[in-house]
Parts: sequence; C-alpha cells; structure tokens
Amino acid sequence: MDAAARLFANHEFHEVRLEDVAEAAKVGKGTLYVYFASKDALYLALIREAFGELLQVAVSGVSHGRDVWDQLRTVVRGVIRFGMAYPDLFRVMRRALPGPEDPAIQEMRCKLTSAIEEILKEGNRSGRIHDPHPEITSQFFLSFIRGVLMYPPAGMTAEVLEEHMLRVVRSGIGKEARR
Amino acid sequence: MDAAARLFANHEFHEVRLEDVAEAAKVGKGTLYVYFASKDALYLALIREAFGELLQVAVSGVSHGRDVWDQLRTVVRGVIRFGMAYPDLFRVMRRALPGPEDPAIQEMRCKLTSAIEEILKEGNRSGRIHDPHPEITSQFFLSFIRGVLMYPPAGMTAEVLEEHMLRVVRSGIGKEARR
Amino acid sequence: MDAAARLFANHEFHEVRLEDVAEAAKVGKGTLYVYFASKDALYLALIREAFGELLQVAVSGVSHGRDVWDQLRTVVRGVIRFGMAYPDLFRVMRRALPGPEDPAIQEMRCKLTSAIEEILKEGNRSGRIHDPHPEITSQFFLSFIRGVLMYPPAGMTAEVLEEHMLRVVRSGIGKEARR
Amino acid sequence: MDAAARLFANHEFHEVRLEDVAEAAKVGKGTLYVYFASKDALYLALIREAFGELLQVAVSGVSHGRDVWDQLRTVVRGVIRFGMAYPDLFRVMRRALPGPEDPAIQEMRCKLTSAIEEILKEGNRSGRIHDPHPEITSQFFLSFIRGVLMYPPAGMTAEVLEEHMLRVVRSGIGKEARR
DNA sequence: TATGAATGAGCCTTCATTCAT
DNA sequence: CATGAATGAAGGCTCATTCAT
Repeated sequence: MDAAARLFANHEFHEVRLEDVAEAAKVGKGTLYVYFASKDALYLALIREAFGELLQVAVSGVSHGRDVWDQLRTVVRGVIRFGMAYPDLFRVMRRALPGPEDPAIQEMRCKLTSAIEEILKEGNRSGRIHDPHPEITSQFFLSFIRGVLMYPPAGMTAEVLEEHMLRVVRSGIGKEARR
Repeated sequence: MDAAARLFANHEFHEVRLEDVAEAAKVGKGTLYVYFASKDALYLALIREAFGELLQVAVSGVSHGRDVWDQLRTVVRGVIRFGMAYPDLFRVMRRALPGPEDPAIQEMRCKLTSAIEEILKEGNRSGRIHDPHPEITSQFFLSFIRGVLMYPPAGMTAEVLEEHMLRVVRSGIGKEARR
Repeated sequence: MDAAARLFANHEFHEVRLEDVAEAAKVGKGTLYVYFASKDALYLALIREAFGELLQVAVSGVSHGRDVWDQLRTVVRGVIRFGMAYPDLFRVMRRALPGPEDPAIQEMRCKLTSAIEEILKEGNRSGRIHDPHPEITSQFFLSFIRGVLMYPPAGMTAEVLEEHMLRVVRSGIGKEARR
Repeated sequence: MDAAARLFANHEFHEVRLEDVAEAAKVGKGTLYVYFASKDALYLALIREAFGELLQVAVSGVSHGRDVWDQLRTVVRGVIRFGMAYPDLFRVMRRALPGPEDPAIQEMRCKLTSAIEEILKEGNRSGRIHDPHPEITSQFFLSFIRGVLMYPPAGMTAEVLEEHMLRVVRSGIGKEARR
C-alpha cells in the first residue's frame, strides 16, 4: 500500500498501472490480487486507510471538556502532522471524488468534519467562541490544510502553519479587531 | 466542452468515455478529434478554460487602490459566483493534479494566488490588515471556497458564504477578539 | 494521379492518406471521389495506368518479323525507359500483389510476359535462339529490370543496363562460351 | 510468426488484422504484444527473419576457393530452396519497401547482393567468368528467382529452375554463342 | 501463498467516405 | 463540379484480471 500510495499520489488513477504498483512494491502482479479484489478495491482501501489514519491522529486526541482552543489546536496539529507524515496518502485522499464510492469513506469524512463542528458548537455554548456558521467553518479547517499541503509555500513548517491558522481563525487579520 | 465538463465533473478521467462525451455533445466521435488532439488534450483544455474563466471573473474586477476589504470581497465574490455558475468546471478544476501538466495552467493557478497575496500585502502596507503570512492566507481563500463548494453544507447561499468567510478572516471567531 | 503515384511509390498503401493525396494534388479531399470510387479504386487505377503505359511503351514498338534480338532490344529498351521516366509508377506496379485484384491488370501483366515469350519462341523457331524454357526466360527479363530499378547500382544508365542485359542473355558470362 | 507470414504473404499490410494473426496463431490478441511492440514491429521482425534465413541458406554454404560456378550454383540453389520451403516469408520479403525501415534489414539485403557480387568478381579474376558489370549481374540473380517464385510458370521445379538459370547466365541463349 | 505469462474486453484514435453548401 | 467539416466503422493497443504452476 505504501507503493500504491506513492504512485496514486502523483498520478491520475488511470495513469497508474497495477504492474507498476507491483514492481514498486517488489511483489508479483498476481500477488496484489491475493490482497485486493481489484484495482478499484486497492484504491478505495488506500483512501479508507488514509481517512482512518487521519481520524485516528486528528480526532482521537481530542478530549472534550478541555479548553475549546486547545481542542482545535489538537485537531489542527493532528491533521498537519498527518499531512506531513504521509504526504502521499494525503494527496490521494484529496482527489477522492465525493461520490458514493464507499460508505465507510463517506462516514469517516463525515466524522471528521462533525468532530470539528462539535468542538465549534461546544465553543459557542461555552461562550469562548462566536461562530454563526460552525458547519461552514469546520469545512474551512480541512480545506485550509489541504490547500497548504498541496501547494506548499516555500519554507513552510508544521509549527508556522499551525500557529498562523489558529491565529487567523481566532482573531482574524483585520487591524481594527486587535489592539 | 460543456458536455465534457459535465461528465468530467462527476467521473474520474478514466470513467469518461469519449463516446459518451460525443453523445452528450450530440456530435460524432470523430468530430471531437477535429478540435482536440486527444482525450488528454480535451481534459486540459477544460481545465485551462476553467482557470481562464475564473481568473477573468475573480481577478479582473479588482481595482487596486480601493479599500483592501472591498478588493478581497470582490475576489471572494467572483470565485464563489464562478463556482456556483459553473459547478462542473469548478469540480474538474479542483481535481487537476498540481503536476507539470500544462505550463499555461500552472501560470494561471499562480496568478490567482498571487493576486490575492498582493492584495493582502497591500493591506499590510496600508495598515488595514495585519497578516504575517499572506502567502499562506492567500491559499486559505481558495481552499476555503473549494471545500465549501465541493461538500456544500445544506442551505448554503453565495451571500452567506461570502459574508461568513470575510468575517472569519477579518475578525476571527474568538470571543475575546471582538466586543 | 501523379500525386498519388508519388506517394504510393514510397509508402505502403496504408501509410498513404487520401488527405495527403488531395493536398499533394492541390485539390479538395472530396474531389478525389468525383473521379475515383474509393481509395482502392484509385490505387488500382494507378496500377492499371502503369501497366497500360508500360505495355504501350514496351510491346507496341515490337514489329514481328524483324530480327529477334532487335525485337528483344526494343522491349528491354522500352521497359527501361519507362522505369526511368516514371519511377513512381514503376515502384507502385512492382508492389502490386499478384492476387485477383483486377482482371484488367492480370491481363496486362500476362500480355507483357506473353509478348516476350512469343519473341523467344519465334527465335527458337527461327534458329537464332536456343531457349528450352522461354516461359522462364520471359520472367527473367522483367525481373531483371525490376531489380535493377528498385535497387539501382551507382552510376547506372539506361544504355549500360540495356547493353549488359542483352549481352548476358545472349552470350552468358561464362568465359568458355565466348571466343 | 508462421501465422503472420502466412497472412502477410497474401495480403497487403493493411488487410491483415492483428486479430486474424492472433487467431491463426491460436493465441490471444494481447499475447502478440508480449512479443512484438506493434504491428509494424511484427512485420519488420518477419522480414528480418526472412532475410536472416535466406542469408543463412544461400550464403553460408558458399566456400570461397571452390569453382566459381559451383559457388554460384550453391547460392542459386539456396535461394530457390528457401523460396520453395518458405514461400510465405519469401513473398513478404519481396514486398518490403527499400526504404529506411530497419538498418538490420538494409544490411542483410546488402550482404546478399555483395556475396554474389564477390563471387562474380572472383570469377573475373580467375578468368572463369567475363562480366564487365558484376554489380548489375548480382541483382539479376536475386530478381530472377524472385520473379519466378512470385509468378511461377506451370510445372516449375527447383531443379529445372536452377539448371535453366545457370545455363542462361553462363552461356546465354544466343545460338551463335554455343556449339 | 506467490507468480507472471497469457488473455480479451474495452477504448482511444484514425481515416475513408459522405454530403450540405 | 469542388469542397472540407463531420462522421462512425474499424482496428491497433492497453492493461486489469486470471490461472496454471
């Protein structure tokens, strides 16, 4: 799957030949079929793994009850870490069509945004946050990281990214809003 | 190209058969090859058109010198309008690999983020904005819209989206940051 | 037809596109169909013309009753002249499959060898020639010229070719046979 | 390749469908592509093999130093035998355009005529032959056989052909030249 | 279980042919 | 009669998939 991720990350689905995957993985072509029913199955398994991993890293660390900004930071940090640790998986994930594909994937995608949305709503309730559209803002968190990791500005580090993102969301960049 | 956009928007490249495109466009299969050298060429032409259109809509309206937030609003509104007017082109665009593909596409992609980055920098200089990382924030604008349009929350409208986005970026959602 | 000959001479049938023929002939693609029913028809017309021309040049000049070697010389000279005057037609002709193709072509091909065979037989009867297999020797004449014109040795001229060919057939190259 | 030879022998390149070749060879269509990169490659491989075989059969048996006429007889016999043993390969070969095609083929074609030319020149030196144009006569040998095998007169046998050909070349058919 | 040679369904692409102008 | 834009039948080629070893 590492090999497959590497290839699918940088090439369209149809550009990746199972023969290349097999070679990259240093196994026979037939061996792939021992573990995956088809090329599609392999591709979906990849995305499923990616989402699973991301969910693990980003959401599992969140402990409800702690400060809302701490929770958001945990999620953001998790996603960034994941994106930097598994850039290939991350890129594969990003290209996945939102179509019906696989219910498991839909569910995980949903879980991820829901988790963030929940934190935001919790923040609204606790008064530490004022967000009239947490369902939009939650999309924002994921998209942001996605964009930065796909087209990384020069000299980007996990820390800078995390810091900047949280600051923007928290306080905005308007001058009159800070003092 | 309309027909092609419609198909490529909802299906992976390899799932789209030129025969279907031809049928959808109500022309003969061979006719496609009168105008496009290959399936790839058609696909790239689509993306190129999309970026061109988007650039037109989003960047051309910006008049430097006006208030920074007005400029940002113009861009944001343009991108959102484009995404809603041409959802198919928008979806095709989004899936384009950042790879070498086509220099023209690379250039347009670059132009778009640069335009936003420039506005932000201008804002920094004028003091209306305080953004230590405009190169990151510019990515943010695009990613945000992209994410929202790909996985649209229920009841989303262009106005709400525009408003929410600008508010977040301007003032953040932190309670202590506003009064 | 000149244009077609030029193209068919140096390229396999399938390598020649009617579009190229039209362009080379400086007419529209459709115009070809005003004069030829199909690509095959054009091709066959070409071969037919070639054989007709060759027959004209090579056989028509032969006047039975004259000296046999004069007659042979006339034929040989005619074929060589034709080959050098219309190298393209000549090359097209050579590649024609001996298959059923076109009865008219078969007939002309036959006429050509028959003409030579007849001269040889006449020579046998008159005693100026001793050839136990004129049906083979007649093939020889054509093949010879064909070979030389397809893969011409450097510095070949019509005269040298004609002279050499007749000498070989008449007297052979064995030393003991001449004095 | 046997199957391919059979088909290419009696049909123009474009009339032969790879599907037919596969069927004739009793293998899958895809299997052809395991061994040949393209239809062209298959065709050229065929011609290459034909020339190789012919070279083997015709030239390898020649032992320099033996009587010149024996050497020529060996070559002639070799070519005739080859033509009769592999009529398909022979016919394919004949149609090959003298164009650039494949350097290996060019070389073999050259080798063949050179070999005969060398024998003739050796004959000139030894005095057993008087041939002012061995470079032309060598073409003759090949063309002759080619012609006879392509349009075989009825009742042709290898022996008759060999005998007749050598006799013509050696002594000619002029009556005054023999006694 | 692992393999890779063989396979053929499927698709892109070509180009002879048509026909409205 | 001349044209060339449009067409779709045909076939070369790919590659996911199978299966005998």
